[in-house]
Amino acid sequence: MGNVRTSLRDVAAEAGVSPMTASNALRGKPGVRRSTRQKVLETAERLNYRINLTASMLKSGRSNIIHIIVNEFDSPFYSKLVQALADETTKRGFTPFVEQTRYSPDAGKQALASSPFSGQLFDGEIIHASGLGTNLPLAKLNAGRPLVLIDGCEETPSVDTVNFPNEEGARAAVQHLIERGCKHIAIVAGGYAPRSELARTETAYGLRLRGASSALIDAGLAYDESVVLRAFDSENGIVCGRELAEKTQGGIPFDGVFCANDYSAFGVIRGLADCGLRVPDDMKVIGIDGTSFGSYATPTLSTIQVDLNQLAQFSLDMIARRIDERDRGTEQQAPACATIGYRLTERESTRP
Amino acid sequence: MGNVRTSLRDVAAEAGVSPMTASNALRGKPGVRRSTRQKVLETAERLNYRINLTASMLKSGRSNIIHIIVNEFDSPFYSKLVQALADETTKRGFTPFVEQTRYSPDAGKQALASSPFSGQLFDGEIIHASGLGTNLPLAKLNAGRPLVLIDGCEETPSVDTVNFPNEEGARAAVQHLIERGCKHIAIVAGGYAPRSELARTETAYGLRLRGASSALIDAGLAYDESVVLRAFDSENGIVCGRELAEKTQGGIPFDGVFCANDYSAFGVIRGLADCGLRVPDDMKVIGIDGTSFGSYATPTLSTIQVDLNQLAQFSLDMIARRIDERDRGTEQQAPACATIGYRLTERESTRP
DNA sequence: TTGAAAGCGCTAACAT
DNA sequence: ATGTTAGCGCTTTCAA
Repeated sequence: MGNVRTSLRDVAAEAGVSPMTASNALRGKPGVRRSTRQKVLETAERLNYRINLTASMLKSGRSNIIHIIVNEFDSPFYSKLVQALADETTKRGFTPFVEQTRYSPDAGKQALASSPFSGQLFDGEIIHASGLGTNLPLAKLNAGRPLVLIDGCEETPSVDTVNFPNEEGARAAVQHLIERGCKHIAIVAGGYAPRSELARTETAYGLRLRGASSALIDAGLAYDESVVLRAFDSENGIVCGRELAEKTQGGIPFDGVFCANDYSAFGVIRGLADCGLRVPDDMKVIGIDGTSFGSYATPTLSTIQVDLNQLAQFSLDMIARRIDERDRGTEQQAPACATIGYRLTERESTRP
Repeated sequence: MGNVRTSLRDVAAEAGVSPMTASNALRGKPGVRRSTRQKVLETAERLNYRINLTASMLKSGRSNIIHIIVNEFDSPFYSKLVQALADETTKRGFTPFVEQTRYSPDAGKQALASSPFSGQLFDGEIIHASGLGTNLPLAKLNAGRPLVLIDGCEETPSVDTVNFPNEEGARAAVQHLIERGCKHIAIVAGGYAPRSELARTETAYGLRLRGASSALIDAGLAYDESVVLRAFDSENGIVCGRELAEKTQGGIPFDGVFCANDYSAFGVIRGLADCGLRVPDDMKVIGIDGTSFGSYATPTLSTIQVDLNQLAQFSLDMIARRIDERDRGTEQQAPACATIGYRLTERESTRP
């Protein structure tokens, strides 16, 4: 029935060595004669041996699994983020374990602190989740285990962090609209906040708003409640698009929109279309993120393409460093902080 | 340093009971006095006890983890599929472990057979992956462990299977185009195959082509090499869109396109736009899948909406049944097979 | 209702 | 270079 799994002992016995030697041989540890290793590997192959990871983990305390926590799978941004992180994790010889919080306010915290897996099953965690306010004692939650926060945006990072180019990216996006001749630009983000408040923001969307508003102000354009709408996803983006169309058709003619993420930008374009406004002819639209969908949508979406591969690399570098520190018992270094690169990708939605 | 995790023994000692009683109390097993259970739970809470899953798994052979294998994260179809499966898995009290194969030809097989996790870490597996030809001895690969194949499309299922309504859905889609007045309909799928060959197909796209072609033939429309193009994703969809536009502008006027998935449909619309053809004005387009993106794209995409929640429910029902069988030592029942429901969702892309 | 003993399969530490 | 011992933390089994 093949129901009885072959264990290391079986392999060792069959190969005529001790379990320990078999273990060392299989894991490529030094101190095993070439011929012995060969023999063990062949035997394992022949017996169709598969290591029992639970036993291995229990004993060694290592799983090689990296926990990746995001808000959801089914959005253009997260699906791409997850893929980039999972690919890089795999490339480094770790196994990615992806979990979604579904935006549950404390699911991120939950995933980190209370999950029976965390800290026992996982060798490291990478988290990008809302509801993880900067006031959360993340470092404490993770009790010194390797943790990378994506886009934590803390002024003084309390844990290893990889940030998006929020402020610079948003500024570049708005500047692009201005260069394309837009004179009356709307911002779709988390709603209006005065500049004074933005001065000390520590959220991704606050920073994006800061960058966007500074670009407007530098160009002598208006930044006030009348130009800022509220949406983070396509559903609300549609509402914003309609609102903008109404304003434009009602005598307040907007000619450009900066959306603080691609996801909402798709909705805005959709909402504008609902009211008969076409992009880019009647209104130019630009987003941030560089989601895959932007390249095959109609119109294709101009965007701030953030380098998610770089993000994944940075994240795993940080994890690897912490694991290394722990392995060699080195002193823990201060939290690292990196910001990933971006480039402006001009497409149809802002064409002249 | 809080580095020493509190173990079950600590809790038991603190509560003044044996580890066994503590274990039973924590797991809600019967045969523990109310007051005892209460005391143990409180102690565990107070000591911030978290069970060590690796130990638990090693001993019990159960993990409560369901392995979900798909081709990739970053496509409109898979991101939605994964979300539906993960949500339902969570809802049932299991933990979803999602893995992507990146379309590697034998990655699916690999994931099932050779991964050190499979069959030891996982209590069940749900797989939707290409490269899993129907000729693979799946049942054998999984050695009697709970496995559900998504859209396996085997005539006689060798393992528990949940199929998409491939043939019926495709037929309904093409019929919809016909009802909307299309007279010259193109099919974007896996390329042309003669009807004789389609009679005994066991692939999802073969079935979709069969459904689509039969709808054409029933309506007295052409089904031959000239109307079938090849694309499964947006990239190739764009190429198809351009090709269709060229043909149409060159004297072979198509007026409708059925795409065998939404993903390629987005590309087709994009490719048509590249050549100045607009949807639905110049050409009507319909897809299959009901991806989220279809509802906020411009134009919104008419599609065959498949019920992914139902798919997830069926899948987990099947897993649960197998786990149950194993637990009670019941005889294994024959492979189950279900087909999920669908409905036609008409949107802009096929509007008159 | 509770507890004692045994061991899941592996690997770190320590012999040889 | 190889082997022996011990034990990771839990749960199954069986005894009290």
